[in-house]
Amino acid sequence: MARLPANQRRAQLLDTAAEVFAVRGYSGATTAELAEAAGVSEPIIYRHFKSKKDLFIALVEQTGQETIQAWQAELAQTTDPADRLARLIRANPMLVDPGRVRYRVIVAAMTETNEPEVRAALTDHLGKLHAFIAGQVQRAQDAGVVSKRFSAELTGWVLVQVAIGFGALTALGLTSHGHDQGGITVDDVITAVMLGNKKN
Amino acid sequence: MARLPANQRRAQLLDTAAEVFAVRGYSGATTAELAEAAGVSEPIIYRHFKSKKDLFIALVEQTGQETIQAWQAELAQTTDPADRLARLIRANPMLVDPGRVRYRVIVAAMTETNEPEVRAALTDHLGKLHAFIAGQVQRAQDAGVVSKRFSAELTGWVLVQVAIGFGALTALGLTSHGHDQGGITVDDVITAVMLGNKKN
DNA sequence: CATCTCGGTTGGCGACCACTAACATCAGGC
DNA sequence: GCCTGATGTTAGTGGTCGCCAACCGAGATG
Repeated sequence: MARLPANQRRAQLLDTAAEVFAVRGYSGATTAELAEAAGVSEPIIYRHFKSKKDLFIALVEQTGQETIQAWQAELAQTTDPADRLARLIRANPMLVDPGRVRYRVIVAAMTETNEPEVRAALTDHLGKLHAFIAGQVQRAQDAGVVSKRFSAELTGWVLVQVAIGFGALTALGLTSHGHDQGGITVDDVITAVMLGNKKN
Repeated sequence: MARLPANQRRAQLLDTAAEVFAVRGYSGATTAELAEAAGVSEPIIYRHFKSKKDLFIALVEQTGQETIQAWQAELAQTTDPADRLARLIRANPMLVDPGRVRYRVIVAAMTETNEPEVRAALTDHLGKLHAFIAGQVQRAQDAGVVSKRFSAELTGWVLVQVAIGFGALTALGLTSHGHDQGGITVDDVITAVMLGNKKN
């Protein structure tokens, strides 16, 4: 309705599309819904993105960049490898806004679509995420605060797997899977297993 | 094409539908594809299931029963709690046929659909899976082979999360996330963390 | 004021979706 | 050998999908 310069409209479309994709999935979301969520008519979408798929891929790429940036900002606050790893786990983008909504989108798309371009965007994104995490694990291992029993590479993948699984269960609407009756969280478990010490 | 008694046709439909749903997702799969995969025409589906959703829910429920049965058969081979837990982890239905295909279906549906009946079926399924796993963890804790530091409940959820995350990454087509260059697998990591001892 | 650019809308396209009415055909009991 | 019921097919239905051609109007520029 209201007029917006192209770059702002594009950003807004990505923002509102994230909410819609998170709730309805990639193929479940219709272009009519995407337009309505942004408060514009359908052809506006096609002025900024050449297709629904194109919009989705742009969303995945933006999410990837924002996630890495958020992590880097969090880790910039300390140089202690153990603290950095603990912060990495606690700044899980599955848990903390604004990644939470975005990652439901990514988790949905991972399993749902077999369009080659979408898969390529997701594979690329997860590869970068893993590389970042594995790098921090390696650093913590070199500093001697994490056991070298398993490679940083494999440990990184397990951490990614837990995060994706957590996101998928949350997307389903399960509420009991992130903590137990004593208020201990999954993050506590992971941190303790990795660093071998108690928090709280 | 060839005539089949109703119960066999129904079983075959569930079987072939699993493959289609695994590749295309729930809303991505069309009834035409489901029919073609079974080698029959579309109306046959509606003779055995009242809707596509109904067929899908039946598939989820059957998968749940088969998974629990497969685990029980595996665990029946030993009474040692540590060995039982190790077997549970290694008989991960994400890894072992025939669960592998089925679980790609379930992982996809978890994030994709917001149809209440489908979500209810999935929530129920995952609840049963978790209860089974948490029960084995509890048993291992009582026997003293697993630390009591974290509740069996929470530990069970983390195991479910790893399994779901593993399934999602596998569904994406990633091949490098299950093991490192030394041939150590995610299962090895989980088993070692839980039981604290080395295998192989 | 005339013009032109840019961000918006209406209306509708061809394709495909889940689902169905009506009809065909085979197997077995009599 | 005919009837009957279960298993199959053909040929659609109305509805919805992603996408687009054509047009509209505000406001900056001269």
